[in-house]
Amino acid sequence: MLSDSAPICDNSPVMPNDNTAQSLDYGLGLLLRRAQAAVAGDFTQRFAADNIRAAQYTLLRLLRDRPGLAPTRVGAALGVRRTNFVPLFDGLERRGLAERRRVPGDRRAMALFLSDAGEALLLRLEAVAAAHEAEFTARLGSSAARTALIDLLGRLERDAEAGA
Amino acid sequence: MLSDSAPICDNSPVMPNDNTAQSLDYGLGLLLRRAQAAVAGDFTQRFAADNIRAAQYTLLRLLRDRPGLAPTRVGAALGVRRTNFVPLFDGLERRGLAERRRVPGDRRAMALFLSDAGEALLLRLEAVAAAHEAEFTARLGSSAARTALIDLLGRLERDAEAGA
DNA sequence: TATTGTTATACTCTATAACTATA
DNA sequence: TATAGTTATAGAGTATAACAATA
Repeated sequence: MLSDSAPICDNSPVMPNDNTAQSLDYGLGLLLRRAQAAVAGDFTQRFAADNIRAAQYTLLRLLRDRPGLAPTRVGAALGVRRTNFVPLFDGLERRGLAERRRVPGDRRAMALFLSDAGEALLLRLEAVAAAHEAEFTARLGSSAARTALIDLLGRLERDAEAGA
Repeated sequence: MLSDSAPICDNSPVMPNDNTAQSLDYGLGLLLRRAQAAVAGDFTQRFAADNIRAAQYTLLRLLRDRPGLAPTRVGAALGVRRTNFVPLFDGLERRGLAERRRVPGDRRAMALFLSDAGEALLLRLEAVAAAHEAEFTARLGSSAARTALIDLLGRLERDAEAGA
């Protein structure tokens, strides 16, 4: 049977903003998910006008900083499998923002590059991204808090693939 | 045209563990996404034997702590829309872990409860969750670091719905 | 008219298997 | 046999629209 001693109906406001799970410590995972959703939502909203997704923006930046990278390697840096990287990059290539080139040494391999149009767009996007980052630095309270958060988040990834 | 001055091919190891984006500061969003993926992956692995997803585990805990809540309210606490909450709860109800009850006052409303089987399962799951949390507390270095992280993550959610 | 729960549906993200052409 | 890139596809997760019953 069920817990008959429990109240039949409890629909009182769970929390000020309904974020019960946060205040009651329902684990790091849920908190991470909610925080990530908040940041990703803001990013998507700001980049909607340019029709650029978060992964594509990071991709553009990576291509400028490290031109000639292989698809598999870029995908790994973005946390995207090489199979899912294809349509992601195709979206940029179709718009003339980036392109694939063949590699002399290995006829299987490809090298990825940013186009001039991609570089121009990236310059504009970085201003939008700066505003996005500033918003969350403000929410955190200080630049030092942001640095601390970044450090802590980096630690969570350690040993991600190592067996217990 | 493209950046012809760039090297034709650069496939040198981007980073020790290919996490280029982390060390080069590609924004809070990517770091959050990667950290969330690491935590969620560990959770999924540990709960695979019991065929329980993260949202369902949180749901079970919420039902025990606040029995009789309305679906819409529970969904909000979990960050799930009421339309997507239905199949999530159905999965638990079909297995006899939770159930819906009608509410006397309002004939539209439903009240959600944990079953005895659900409570028994939850007790076992909490031990698994404790090991999961301990793993990441260890990665963070200390319990204080975990507390600091939780505080910082909570700040990111502030004003999530407020217009700029 | 608004609200609660629900269905149907679509779109994105992610994951697996298998193919090709090279090596 | 192994690797790089790709294709096709299936499964989650998440989104909107609309409906029935009730307020």
